[in-house]
Amino acid sequence: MIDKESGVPAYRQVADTLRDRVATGQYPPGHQVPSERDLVDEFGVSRPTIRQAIELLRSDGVLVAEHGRGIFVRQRPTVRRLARNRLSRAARDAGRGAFLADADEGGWTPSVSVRIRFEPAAGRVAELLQLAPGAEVTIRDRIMRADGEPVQLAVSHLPRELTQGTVLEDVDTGDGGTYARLEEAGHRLRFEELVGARMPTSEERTQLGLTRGTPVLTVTRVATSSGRPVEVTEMVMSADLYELLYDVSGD
Amino acid sequence: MIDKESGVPAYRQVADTLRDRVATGQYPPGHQVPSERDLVDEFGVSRPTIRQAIELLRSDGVLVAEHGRGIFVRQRPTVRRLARNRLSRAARDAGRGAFLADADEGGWTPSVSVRIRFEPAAGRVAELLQLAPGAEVTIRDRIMRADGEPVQLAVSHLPRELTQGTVLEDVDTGDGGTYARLEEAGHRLRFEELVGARMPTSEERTQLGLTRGTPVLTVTRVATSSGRPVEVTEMVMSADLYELLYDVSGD
DNA sequence: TAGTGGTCTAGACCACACG
DNA sequence: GTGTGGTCTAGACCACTAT
Repeated sequence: MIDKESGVPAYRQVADTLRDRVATGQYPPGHQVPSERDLVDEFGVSRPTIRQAIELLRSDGVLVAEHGRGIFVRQRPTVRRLARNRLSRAARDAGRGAFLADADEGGWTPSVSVRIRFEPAAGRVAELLQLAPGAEVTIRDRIMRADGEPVQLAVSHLPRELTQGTVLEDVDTGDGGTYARLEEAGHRLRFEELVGARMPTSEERTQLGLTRGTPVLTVTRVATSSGRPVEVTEMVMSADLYELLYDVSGD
Repeated sequence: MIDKESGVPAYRQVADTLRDRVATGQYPPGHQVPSERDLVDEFGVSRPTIRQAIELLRSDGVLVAEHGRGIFVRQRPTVRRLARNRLSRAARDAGRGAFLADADEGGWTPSVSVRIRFEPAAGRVAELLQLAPGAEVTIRDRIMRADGEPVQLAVSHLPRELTQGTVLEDVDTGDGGTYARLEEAGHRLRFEELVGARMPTSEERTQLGLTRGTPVLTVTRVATSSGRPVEVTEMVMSADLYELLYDVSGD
């Protein structure tokens, strides 16, 4: 099974063969791959070499290993499609945040924990908010859960000056959330979102319960009021669970 | 340096220590990490254990190894910010595709290779185009390059019925591209984009020249004309290189 | 030529899942 | 208990980069 003359490393040949079996459906999603010791026999290489091949496929998100049980072809959960244009004023006036609206549509039970803190502005957020470094910022740190499982992290930043003495420094900001309160205060909000992806930090991996080989989607949302940025939210979610839908029609 | 009693595997302790040195800036981007043999001495574990730690950090995109040279803290290239709302009719009328517009703005030289083929509709694309399986589809397969480097893959699908006898079956579709031609044919286009991320396939990794630990952003764009989908484009790009900017203001 | 990462082996023992 | 993946070792040799 392994061609020693080809110049292709043995572990790569093993990985490619297994990858192929997954791609062609010979090993369908959820299927248990032969054990490492069986693969040793099949390919005629040592166990570390087999493990190296499997490591590769795990970090590529093709296989998952379960200690004591076996190695399985990764099963993708069904994605939640998030319609980002729900941020529009019309939807907000209906009195609910985007996360809650998605929840009934998807048929899951949402819950959110919030922590509030105040810090001097720094780094990218200070830049996006166009604040002098050191200006105080109100930070709303949230973990969103679907049926109890953490699925999304979100950290919002507002200039403290805008939140002082308002419910924006409380845990519960009321119907329609932060944006509804800002509009009541006379702001006409516009939104931009900056979407990227990367591998999670080890902290994010723990918080979101991610397996090896799963990247995260990052969304940075900037709310501006007559050209002045008033809020920046940084969101992190499993790329396995989410797809973001944008209406891009223009005019 | 390694706590054998803690229950945390040695390779994890090594990885965490190195990760920390990167996070705190002790090892800044581009910095050469001590060689594997030096780390063996520093941590008092075997080389395979050191390698296991480094593997982990490579698949997380923290370190990159260069054969014969050393191991380095990954240096992120500057991201190209793509303003997706450039698809709007106004921009298209100016006579250029989004990729070319981004090019001058970013100061790089764009080039595109196109391959055209015809196939029966299948899978997700057939679904998005609402075509009966087997209906013929025109496929425009593109590789976009910036200064010669492949940076983006894009595959467009149109029902063959719409392209027969038009320039949409030619390599060059003229000023404004496919969308301009469709509008000239009487379609009023609306666009939606579905954004996700995942680890690349091994083919994509080769084509885009991606290093370990770099996910790809995927964008599926659906163009509809009075509710009927007329074109689906699937784009794949390095998440290291791109950030997508959406205006989400609604009204 | 010296130093680096890349590949591979043969074996040992541990930790977990399941019948 | 048996079988699974997880951790770790000591060493060998190869392939690449730089001097």
